[in-house]
Amino acid sequence: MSGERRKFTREGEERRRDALIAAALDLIAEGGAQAATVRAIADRAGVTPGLIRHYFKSKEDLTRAAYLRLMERLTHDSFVALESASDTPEGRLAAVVAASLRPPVMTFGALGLWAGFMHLVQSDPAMSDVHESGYLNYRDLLQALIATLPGAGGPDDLRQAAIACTGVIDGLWLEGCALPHAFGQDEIARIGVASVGAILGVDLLAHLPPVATKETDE
Amino acid sequence: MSGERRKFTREGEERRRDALIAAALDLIAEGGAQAATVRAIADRAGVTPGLIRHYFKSKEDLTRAAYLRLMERLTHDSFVALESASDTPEGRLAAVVAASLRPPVMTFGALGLWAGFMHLVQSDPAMSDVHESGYLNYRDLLQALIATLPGAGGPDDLRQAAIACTGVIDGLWLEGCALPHAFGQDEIARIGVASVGAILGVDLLAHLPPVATKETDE
DNA sequence: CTTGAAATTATGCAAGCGTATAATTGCGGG
DNA sequence: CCCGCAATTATACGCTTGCATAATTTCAAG
Repeated sequence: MSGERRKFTREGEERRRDALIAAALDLIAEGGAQAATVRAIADRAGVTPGLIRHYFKSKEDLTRAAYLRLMERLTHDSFVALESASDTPEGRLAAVVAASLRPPVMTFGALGLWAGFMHLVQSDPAMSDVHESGYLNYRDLLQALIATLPGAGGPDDLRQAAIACTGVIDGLWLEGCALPHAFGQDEIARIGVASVGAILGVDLLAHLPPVATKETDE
Repeated sequence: MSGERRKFTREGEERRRDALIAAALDLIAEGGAQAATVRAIADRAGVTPGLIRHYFKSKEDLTRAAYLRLMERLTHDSFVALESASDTPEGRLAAVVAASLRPPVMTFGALGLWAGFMHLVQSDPAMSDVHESGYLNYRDLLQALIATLPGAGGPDDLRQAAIACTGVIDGLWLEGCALPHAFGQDEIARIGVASVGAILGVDLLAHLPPVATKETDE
C-alpha cells in the first residue's frame, strides 16, 4: 500500500500547455508570483511537477507564455465590447474605454497578475518584448478608433492622443484595481470616458454604455 | 587564519535602519523583489544577516518600511518642483505634473520597485494601507493645486478632476518607465501636461517648465 | 582599568525552490 | 494481442531562503 503509483491519462499537448498556463495565472493572481512554484502549478493543473519541464524548457519559459496570454486576454476583453456597441464612432470608443475600466478587465486579481509579471519585464528582455508588443497593440487599436472620430487631427496629433488616452485608461485601471472600495459604483469608468472625451475634445459621456447586468434568467 | 571574526562599529539605530531600507530598495530596483533576500540586503548594507532581525521584527516588517519610504520619496520628488515654479496656479500645476513624468520620478528602476511591492499590496493588509494612504496623499496634494485654478468647479467636480489627473499621470508614468525608448525626449511630460490641461479646461502647455539641466559647473 | 549590557557576528537548521534523471504507465500501430 | 515509444510519475540532488540561537565584540559608564 506504499507504492501506489498515480493513475493518469494522456492529454493532447495543447490542452496540457493550456492547463499549465491557466494554473500559473490562477496562482499568481491569488498569491503573487512567489506563490506560483513549479509544484503548486503542477498540483493545480492536476499533474506532477516533472511534467512542466516536459512541455516548457524551463519555468521561465512557462512564465513568458503566461504573460503573453494575460496581455491577450486583457486586450480581448476590452475590445470585445465593440460587438455590442452602437455604430457611431463616439459610441464605439466609449464602449472600449468603459470595458477597460470595468470587470472583468478591471479586477483586483488582474492587478496582482500584472504586477507579478512586471518585475520580470525589467530583467528579462524576452518579457520586455512581450510587454512592449502588448502595449503597442492595445494603443494601436485605440488609435484606430480615435481616427474615426470627426475632426481627428494629423498623424502626430493622433499618436499623442492615443498615448494620452492609453495613459488615462491604464492609470485609472491601476487605481481601480488596487483600491476598489475607494471609488463609487462605476465611478472609474465614468471618469475614464469623460477624461478621454476631454482629451479628444468630444463629449463621450453621453455615449457611456450602461453596466452590463447578468443576463442569466431568473 | 580561519577564525578571523569580522570587525564592526556600532551605529545609531536610526542610521542602521536607514541603511538597511536603502539597501533593500536598491536591490529590488535592480533585480526585483526576489533579489532582495535577507543575505543580499545585509551584504549591501555592510552588515551580517542576523542584524536585520535585530532591527526589524521580520523581513516583512522591513519590506513595509521600505515601501513607505518609496512612496514618500516619489511624492516628495514630484512636489519639490513647486519650489522653483512660477507663482501662477497654472505654472505650479504644470511644474508638478512635469516633475512626476521626468527623472528622478519617472525611472526604469522606479517602476521595478513599485511593481515589486505591488504584488505584496494584494496579500498584506498593512501594505494595502500604506499604498492607499500614499495614493490619497498624492491625489489630495494635486487636488489642492487644481482648486487654485480660476474657474474650478464644486467639490464633486474637484474630486473627479483630481482622480482623472492622477490617473493620467500614473498611467503615463508607468508607460514611460517601462518603455523609455518608445517615446521621444520629454514627450511623456509634454503629453501629460497637455492632457491634464485638457481635462481641466486650461492651457497648461504654455506653462511647461523646461527640462532641468545639470547645474554642476564645468 | 574593569565591567556589563547592547550591538553585531557566526553558525546551524528546517523548509522550499528549480531541475535532472530514472522508473513506470498509457495507448496506438503492427 | 502485444510491443514500443511517448507521456507521465517518482525520486533525489544541490542550492537558497528566512529564521533562531549562541558566541563574540564594542563602547560607555563607573
